[in-house]
Amino acid sequence: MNEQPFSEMPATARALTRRLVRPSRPAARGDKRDRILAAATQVFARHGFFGAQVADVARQAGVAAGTVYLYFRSKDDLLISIFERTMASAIAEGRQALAAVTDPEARLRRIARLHLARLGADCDLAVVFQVELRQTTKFMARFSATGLREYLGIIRDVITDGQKQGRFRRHPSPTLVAKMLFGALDEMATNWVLSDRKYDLASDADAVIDLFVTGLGAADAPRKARRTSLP
Amino acid sequence: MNEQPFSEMPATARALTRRLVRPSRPAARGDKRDRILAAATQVFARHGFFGAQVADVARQAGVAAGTVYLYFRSKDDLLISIFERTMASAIAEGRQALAAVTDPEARLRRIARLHLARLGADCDLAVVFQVELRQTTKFMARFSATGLREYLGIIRDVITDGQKQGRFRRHPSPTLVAKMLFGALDEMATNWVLSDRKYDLASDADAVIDLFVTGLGAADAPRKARRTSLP
Amino acid sequence: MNEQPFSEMPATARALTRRLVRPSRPAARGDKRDRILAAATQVFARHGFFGAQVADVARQAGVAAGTVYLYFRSKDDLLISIFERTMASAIAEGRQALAAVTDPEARLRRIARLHLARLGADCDLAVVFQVELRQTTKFMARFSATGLREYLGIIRDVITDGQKQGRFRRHPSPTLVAKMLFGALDEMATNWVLSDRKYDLASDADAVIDLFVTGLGAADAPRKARRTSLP
Amino acid sequence: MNEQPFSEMPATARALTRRLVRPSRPAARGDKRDRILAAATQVFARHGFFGAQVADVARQAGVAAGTVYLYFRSKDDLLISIFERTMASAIAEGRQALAAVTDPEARLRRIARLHLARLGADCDLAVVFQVELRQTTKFMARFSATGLREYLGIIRDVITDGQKQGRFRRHPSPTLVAKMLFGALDEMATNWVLSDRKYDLASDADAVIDLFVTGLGAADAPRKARRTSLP
DNA sequence: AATGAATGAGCCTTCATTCAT
DNA sequence: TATGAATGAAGGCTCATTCAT
Repeated sequence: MNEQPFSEMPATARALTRRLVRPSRPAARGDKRDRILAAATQVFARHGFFGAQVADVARQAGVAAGTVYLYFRSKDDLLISIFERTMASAIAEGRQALAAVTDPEARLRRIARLHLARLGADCDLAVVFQVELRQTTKFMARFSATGLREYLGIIRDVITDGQKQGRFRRHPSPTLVAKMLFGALDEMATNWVLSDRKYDLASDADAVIDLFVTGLGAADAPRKARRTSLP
Repeated sequence: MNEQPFSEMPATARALTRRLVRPSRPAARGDKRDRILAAATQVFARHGFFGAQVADVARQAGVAAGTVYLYFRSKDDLLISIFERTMASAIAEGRQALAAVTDPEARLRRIARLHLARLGADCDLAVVFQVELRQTTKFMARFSATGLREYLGIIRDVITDGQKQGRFRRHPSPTLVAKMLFGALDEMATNWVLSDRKYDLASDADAVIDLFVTGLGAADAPRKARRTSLP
Repeated sequence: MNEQPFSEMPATARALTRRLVRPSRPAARGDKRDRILAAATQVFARHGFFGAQVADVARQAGVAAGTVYLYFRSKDDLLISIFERTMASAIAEGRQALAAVTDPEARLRRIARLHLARLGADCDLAVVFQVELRQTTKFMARFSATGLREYLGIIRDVITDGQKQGRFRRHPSPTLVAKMLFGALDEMATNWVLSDRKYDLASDADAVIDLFVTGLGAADAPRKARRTSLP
Repeated sequence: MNEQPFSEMPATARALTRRLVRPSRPAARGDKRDRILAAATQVFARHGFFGAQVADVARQAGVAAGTVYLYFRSKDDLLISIFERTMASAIAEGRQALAAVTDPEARLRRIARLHLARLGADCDLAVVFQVELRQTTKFMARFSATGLREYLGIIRDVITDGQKQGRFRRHPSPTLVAKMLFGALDEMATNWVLSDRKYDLASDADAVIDLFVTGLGAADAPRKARRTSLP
């Protein structure tokens, strides 16, 4: 019941306000929604989305099966909500972290560390994000179009900024570099999830950033020359 | 690893002619297996693995539902077989391509181009590989442990080789770099699949390689210094 | 049979004024019960008994879901209460109307007109009576055994009376004729409900009565003769 | 398994043809469909449509639950199919019976007897027709629009014919008289179903026809005169 | 080898009803 | 008296798999 693994911006605010108004049943509604979402994360991670039953989620959350449907439209909605809540939190946290740093390299490093730290801190969440969320084009397309786009946008902006400061070369377009970086981090996370999760995922962040920053640091290379050497 | 029971792409073409020509038996069995696998790729891509029914696959392949089970153990086995067949082919093709090139950078470029070209040439296969194959930890773990490990091993060996030749810095370990590179390529493919697939996926390969090669090209950087500048 | 806890139709009108006027408590309870019953009639008519949710009824009545159960034992009880309330009212109204007329034909006509006028004046009620009330043998048997039996009894008595006065022939027994007449009126109502309800239902009454009265008016026919002409 | 209470026009034809072609599994498909439909009639009659479970129907038919869905789209479809099959049979039988008779009164009598005999011969079918089929406007509207309309049309044509022969008065329009007659028969059937079904339903037919034929037999009455005698 | 009719286990979701406030 | 959040039983339907032919 005390499991509240996510920081959750809006829910917390609401809960705090309500506590003043209705002292009884402290934070009841948001609280229960959170509990169900946390339970879903755990159950989905352990049984897989399709293997998990809504009844399992309910039991894990300590509510009746029907109660889940008071807070979520469907089983799919549970998965989507996990994604949205986590992305919203990640984006907010990311923005906040970037506000305190100006150096482009340091900023990328912050993003990478936060990215891997977040997943590394919650195995179940990591499994859901790296595996279960990729169920189908139905989900994937939806996710790519929303929070993920915004997340990639943040990375891209940092790179664009670095280019303007003359710190990063311009060639692979910022959008492309952002995707690559995300892809690299994503792969780190996936590998960690599928391994025994014994090593510290967050420590991969620096290696990734080192490589990318070096790659970006060199002056723009004469692309054609390099290209023509290949079939 | 040497299992290559199917001759690749031309399966469809052959299937079309077969009824007319009626070749001698020997080809028949593998041929039908191929047809089913091709049908499965298409159906899984369009309806999703869980959304697809074995009966759909059978219909698409022009056989009866029961016949599928003469060639595959289960529905899962269809997905696994698509993975294994494609990976076997990719690895073989990759090895062959590398044999003709020695320059580490050129070798990476070959790998990247082949990787994206293969997926870019077959939308359905790309969807299956980028989305449907990531169903569950059950599948993911299995895949990571087999063909994928070998594939990553090939990349890693190229990098190790580059290090030995003094062309690549040593710092992020070859294994890590291989994962990053794979992750970056993977992200390119996923983005392409989820976009309208209008642009040419293969052309992303050079951008990725440019960045990585540059990143790897610089002399090993004084890591500690960079690190300490961060919280 | 004497249970007539609610004053009929003007319920809605009263309900509308109530909030403004806030009459003394006594009316309150019956008033809310009425509102719920009126809401139920509407909701059942529009969504069907099984398609309707108790929550819909409550919302329509402007009360909370739980409140419905302060006035009714169950969802079934709502349907039963609609039936009982309407039948009680119809029987009372019918008796009163008959009191003013003595001619058997005119009495039948009064009954038929009242029957169809009542339903024709309230589409929702008509739908509930002609369709929703016939859910199951469970309901049907219950209804037949109660108000309906009394209603048929009234018709039968009018016919018996007409026979005693020598106005109606005796052959099809009064009970049978009463059923036939009820059946004919019932069919008129059902047809009207299932049509677009554009024509005036009440005007069917006279045609029905004309036919029945004529049929009843002839001297008793020599039944055997007619019968033997058939296989 | 030998229960085959319905005559079923097209199915039988198909079954006969097949028997020649595939002697094994005699009449398998139509047979199984029939068995399921017969089982559904029985189960719906005894438990009510909503109270019945598809699994019950399957068990009663001696097939697996899923098999029901090889022959019917849904539970609703079972009910609809019972209606359609019976109506088709009733209409065919009715048409055939009428072909042998020309006297309008005798024709009406044939219809009435067949109507009640059919229901009287199969309690379960009668319950389904008189009660379960009237579930909802959804069903009712559908039924009224199809077979029922045709059935009423047959009755109406007989009456129109009688008018042309000068045997029946013209006043209540044939359509209206047809509805009344149907309504009267329907009520007979419903009453019988809800009673203990101890008496012979078919014997009600003559009483109904006597009344209607007498009612129709008189010369057209001066309607206005009768009308004005009422309030 | 091929068929495709038959199987039956499995699960998401609804909603009448309750009860703590 | 009124509320409405919570309950949890119940069931229609799907579909991977089998097997008699």
